[in-house]
Amino acid sequence: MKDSKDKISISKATIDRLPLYFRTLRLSQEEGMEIISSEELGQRLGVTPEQIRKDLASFGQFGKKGVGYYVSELIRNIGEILGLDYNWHIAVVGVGHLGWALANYRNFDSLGFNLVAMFDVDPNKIGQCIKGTEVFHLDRLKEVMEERTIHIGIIAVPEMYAQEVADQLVAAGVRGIWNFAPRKIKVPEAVRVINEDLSVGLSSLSFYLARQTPTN
Amino acid sequence: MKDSKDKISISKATIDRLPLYFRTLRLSQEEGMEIISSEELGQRLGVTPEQIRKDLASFGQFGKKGVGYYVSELIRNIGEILGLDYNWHIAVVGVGHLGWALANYRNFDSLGFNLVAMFDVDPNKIGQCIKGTEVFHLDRLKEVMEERTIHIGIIAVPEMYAQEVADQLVAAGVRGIWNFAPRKIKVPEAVRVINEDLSVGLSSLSFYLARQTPTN
DNA sequence: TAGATTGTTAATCGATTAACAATC
DNA sequence: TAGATTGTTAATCGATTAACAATC
Repeated sequence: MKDSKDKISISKATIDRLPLYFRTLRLSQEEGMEIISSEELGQRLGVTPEQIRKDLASFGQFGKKGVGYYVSELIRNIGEILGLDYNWHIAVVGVGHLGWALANYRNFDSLGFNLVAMFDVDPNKIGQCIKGTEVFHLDRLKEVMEERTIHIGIIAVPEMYAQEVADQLVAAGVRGIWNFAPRKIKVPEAVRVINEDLSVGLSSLSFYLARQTPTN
Repeated sequence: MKDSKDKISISKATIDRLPLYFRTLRLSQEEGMEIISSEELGQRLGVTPEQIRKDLASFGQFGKKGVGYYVSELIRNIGEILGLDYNWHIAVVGVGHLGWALANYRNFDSLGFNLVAMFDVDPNKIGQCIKGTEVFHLDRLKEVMEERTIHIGIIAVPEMYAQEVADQLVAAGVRGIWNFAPRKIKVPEAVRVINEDLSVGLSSLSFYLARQTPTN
C-alpha cells in the first residue's frame, strides 16, 4: 500500500502530458477511430511515439504489440490514472472576470469536475447562479464547503487576498488548490497546490519574440 | 548577430522562471527592499539560490559578489531579457467569458502589454469596450490588425474554431499566439505559439489527489 | 509466416545541485 | 581584513531518445 499509493516516482512532465493524451484520444474517438498507434497519436499532438509509450509504461501495459492501443480502453485507463473517474467537487473563490470564466468553463464538466459552490464578498454577486450553482458569501465558506464536501478550491481573488483565502480553504478541509493568483501561497504539506500563473505564458512569449528578427 | 539573436540555448525551464523572479522582485521593491540575495529571493518563491544564480548567469553578471543583487537593477535587467521593455500590442480573439476575463486582466498592463483590439462574431458584442478598447467583427481582423500593428494574438474561441482563427492571425501578420483552446494549432515556424491548456492543471491536481489517502 | 507495433533496456542528452574560487 | 555572496565549474540526477527483443 505504501509503495503503490503514496510513493509517486512519476515525473511531472509525464503527468502533464497525460491530460493531452486523454483529450486527443477522445477527439480521435469522436472521429470514429477504434485503434490508434503511438505513432499516430504522437503525430496528432506533437510528441514522439517513444515518449508516449514510455509515459504509459509507467502505469502498466495498455497496448497490444503489433496492433496499437484500443482507443476507448486507453481513454478509460488514462482517465483512471488521472483520477477523472472520481466525482470531484470543486468551488471557485472570487467571482471576478476570471472566476466567472472558470465557473463557466465547459471542459471541466466533461472531465468529471463538478462545480458545487462559488464564493465572493460583493453583495451584488451573492445569490447569483451559474448552471444552478450559487454564489455564497465568503463568510460561509467553511459551512458550505463541509456540507458539500468540496475537494478542490480554485483561487481567483486578487493577489493580496490569496493567502487569506488559501488559509480559509485549508481550514475548511480542502484537499487541493488551483491557484490563479500570481503569488506563492503557503499551505500544509498534505494540501496540493497547482499554480496557474497566466503572466508566465505571456512573458515567455515576449521573450521569444524579442529575440526574433522582427517582421513588424 | 546569428549567435546572439537567433540561437537560443536557454532552457525553457529557465525562461519560465524568469517571470516569477521578475514578479517577486517587484513585490520586494514595493516593500522597500533595495538589495536582495539569491538566498532571500529563493526563499520567497521556493527556488534554490543556486538555481537562481544559474538562471541569471545564462544572460550575464547582474549581481555583486559579497553583496547580492540591486533590486531595481535586476528588475530592469530581467525585464529587458523578457522583452517587457518593448510595447507589445496584443489582441483578444473571442470575447466569451474567458476572452473577457483576459481582456480585463490587470497584470498584463503592468507587464507592458497593450490591449489594442478584440474580435468576435456576436453582433451584441461588436462595439463594446473594455478600458477604451473596442470589440470588432472578426471579418475586420486583418484590416484592424495591420492598422494597429498587433504583435500577439490571444485565441479564446471555442476549440473548433481555433485553427481557423490561428490561420487568420497568421495571415494578418501576427508574430506570436497565446492559445487557450485545448487543441494543437498549426502555424508557420516563424510564429511562436504558447499553449495555455487549463484542463492540464486541474487534471494533474486530480492525479495527485487520487493517490493520497483521502481525508474526505 | 511476415509485417507491425508495443514494452523495456541502454545510451544520450539536459537540467539541477553541490562545491568552491573569485571578489565585493 | 573577515564575512558574505556571487559566478562558474564539476558531479549528480532525471528525462528523453534510440534501439531492439517480444509478440500480436
